[in-house]
Amino acid sequence: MTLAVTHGKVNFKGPLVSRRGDLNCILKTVIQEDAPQQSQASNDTSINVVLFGGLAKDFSHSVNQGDIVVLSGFTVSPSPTVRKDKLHPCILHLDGSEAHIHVCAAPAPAPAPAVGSSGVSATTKYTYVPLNELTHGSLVNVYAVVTFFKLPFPTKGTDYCSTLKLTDQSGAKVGCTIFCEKQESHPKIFKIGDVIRLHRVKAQIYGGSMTLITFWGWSAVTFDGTVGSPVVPRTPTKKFHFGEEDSGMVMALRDWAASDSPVPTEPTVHLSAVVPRQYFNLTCQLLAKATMDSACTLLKVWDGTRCSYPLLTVPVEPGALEGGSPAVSDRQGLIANVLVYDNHVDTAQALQPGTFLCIYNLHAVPQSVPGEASGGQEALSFHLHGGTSFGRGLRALPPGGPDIVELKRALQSCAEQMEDDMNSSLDDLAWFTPSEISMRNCEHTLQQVSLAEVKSSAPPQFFHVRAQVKSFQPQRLYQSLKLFCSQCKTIEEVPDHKTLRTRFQEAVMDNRPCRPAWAVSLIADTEDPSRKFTLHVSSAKCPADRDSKLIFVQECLTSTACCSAPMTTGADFQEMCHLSSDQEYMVPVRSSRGKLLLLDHTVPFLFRGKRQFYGCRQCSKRKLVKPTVEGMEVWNEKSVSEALGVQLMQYVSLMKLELEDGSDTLEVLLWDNSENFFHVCADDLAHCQEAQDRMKQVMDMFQPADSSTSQRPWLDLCLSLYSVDEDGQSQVQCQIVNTQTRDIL
DNA sequence: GGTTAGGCTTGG
Repeated sequence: MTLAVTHGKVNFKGPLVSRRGDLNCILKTVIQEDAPQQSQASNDTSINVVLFGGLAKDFSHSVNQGDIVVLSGFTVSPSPTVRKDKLHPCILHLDGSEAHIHVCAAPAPAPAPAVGSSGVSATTKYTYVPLNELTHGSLVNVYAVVTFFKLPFPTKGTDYCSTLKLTDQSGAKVGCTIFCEKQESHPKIFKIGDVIRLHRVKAQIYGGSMTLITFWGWSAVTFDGTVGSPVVPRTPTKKFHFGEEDSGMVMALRDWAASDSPVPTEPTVHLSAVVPRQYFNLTCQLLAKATMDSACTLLKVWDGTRCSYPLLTVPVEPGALEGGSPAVSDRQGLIANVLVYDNHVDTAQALQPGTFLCIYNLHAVPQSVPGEASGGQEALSFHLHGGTSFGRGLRALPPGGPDIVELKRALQSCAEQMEDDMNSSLDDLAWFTPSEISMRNCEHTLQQVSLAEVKSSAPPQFFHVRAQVKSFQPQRLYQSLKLFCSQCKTIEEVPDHKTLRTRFQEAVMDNRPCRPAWAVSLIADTEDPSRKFTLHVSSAKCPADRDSKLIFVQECLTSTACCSAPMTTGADFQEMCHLSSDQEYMVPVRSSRGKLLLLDHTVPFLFRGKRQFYGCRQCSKRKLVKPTVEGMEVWNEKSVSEALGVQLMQYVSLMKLELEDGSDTLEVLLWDNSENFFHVCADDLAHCQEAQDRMKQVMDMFQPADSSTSQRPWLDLCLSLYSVDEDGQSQVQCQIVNTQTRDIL
């Protein structure tokens, strides 16, 4: 565990123990929580701290008992001496480039010294030893290129072990053994040529050759070895120091490895280039998996290229396949059946369809096709044999790496090609690219986490997850459409047509003819001879858009009708829809005491063609004023509403999705990011069938009819966890952000 | 205050 920072008073300062040079220094100290208000100092407030290397030396020279120190970048582990010294049950280790100690002078009653002026800052400086200068028994820091690696495998002891072979500009080659209890804390090496930085590892001779082995307090960071790719440290710790000198080291090693080094270059072997009996590494996407027996799991994978040899078909029990039914595509040489054996089965089982992965030391095995005469054509099957020799194994690759970017491109163009070739339906494509259905478009370089991790995290934070849609609300998608006032943040339902008809009738009661001075008023006939409209055409014209008119529509009954029915009505909702065209903006109005009024804001205040616009009840002016067009560039719903003193409400789409990923379920909103996500303008959703259809198609894709969980596609999502105040209470909410569905519809 | 492993294939 890494904590950010703590501070305390130095209670005890042990001697500097030095064996061979600075890197071997150790110093033990005890610090006590610096809390004067605490009357009874309990033993829990004192903690053992062990410093290593240059930091121990600096501490020894510049710190005295009683000093206040601020510690950061330390690791915490159980204290082995807790029974003996009855101090805090944990011990802090300060080692590595992220470890810092800021030393203040002993607390003085006088004004506190300004931080930085009287404070002594002690920071570790790392020196890196070339691999040809290692001496037996020394503790060293090294930078090197990986020329061989085995993924972490369990030992007979307590740890996982990974075995590496390293080299650097000195030309020396040294083996390296990493022991670490947690698999995920091992250095993240994805391919030969990756660069590794190791701190505090021990050099020792074994079998006549120099080797490196992890030592207490060791740490490792790795980098992609591709020349020119961004220098991004891969580390299990979130908080991490990384300076310019590190970039320099990485780039120098990359350049050297790319030019005149003995580092074997292993270009990615695509399925199309595989030959029988070859061992190779395959970077691919998992499409489906099936358990064959307790020692064998079948993985169906593809890398977007077509194998030039016939591929062996592996029969699978019906229902045993998780992740889709790729029967058609098997015949096209696109999908490799990989049989994963023994110690690799657990890893394979844990992979989700859609995952990008690398299979190391995969064996292309030619087999005669059952049922065909001997001498007949052979077909290739792929075996990941048991054991770890030659680095055999498989691992999921994080999204965003250069290899994955290339792979995704290949998969996409392959899917497009297939669409052309076979006229395949959307269903086929949706199946082929299960994780390509959504794409993040954020700049974050976050590691993917599980939903359980998101759920247990504190806002505000962003996360990247892979998840399936378990359920969503509302089921009737048009109900997701809402009206939103950006000023007062009110959200309202969009009324249906029946409600609107009633509201129109109610809103225009007690309507009297009137002729405002700022408009030209005309009487227009309707199909019903007893009904006429008064159209008040505003003389105000938009200077830049002279053809568009703003028309106020007021319905009046004819004089005959007036006699029999003294009450008149305003514009009817259906007639408004009928009257409005794409050219004019129409505003339904009524009059009272000789003045024109807008209807109340429970109905649209503005019509244009099929589009209707609402005003916010709270934020709009109640009186209809003479429209002002000063400074107006163009008539649109925004400028018209401004001219009328109406606060325009936006159409927005609000959905609630329940996500699942095997670790947990999580309810998320699709709201701010909705238009980006569906590639649909919320405004269009209100009146355009095409837009509604598109949204439905996307949701159907997430949850195909009668689909089981395993058939649903996986989505790459960027989530924002944040808190909102509701009724004075803080609530945590989660939204899908920066994510769009691929345009495959 | 340090066991484990210490690359080196092949079957199913």
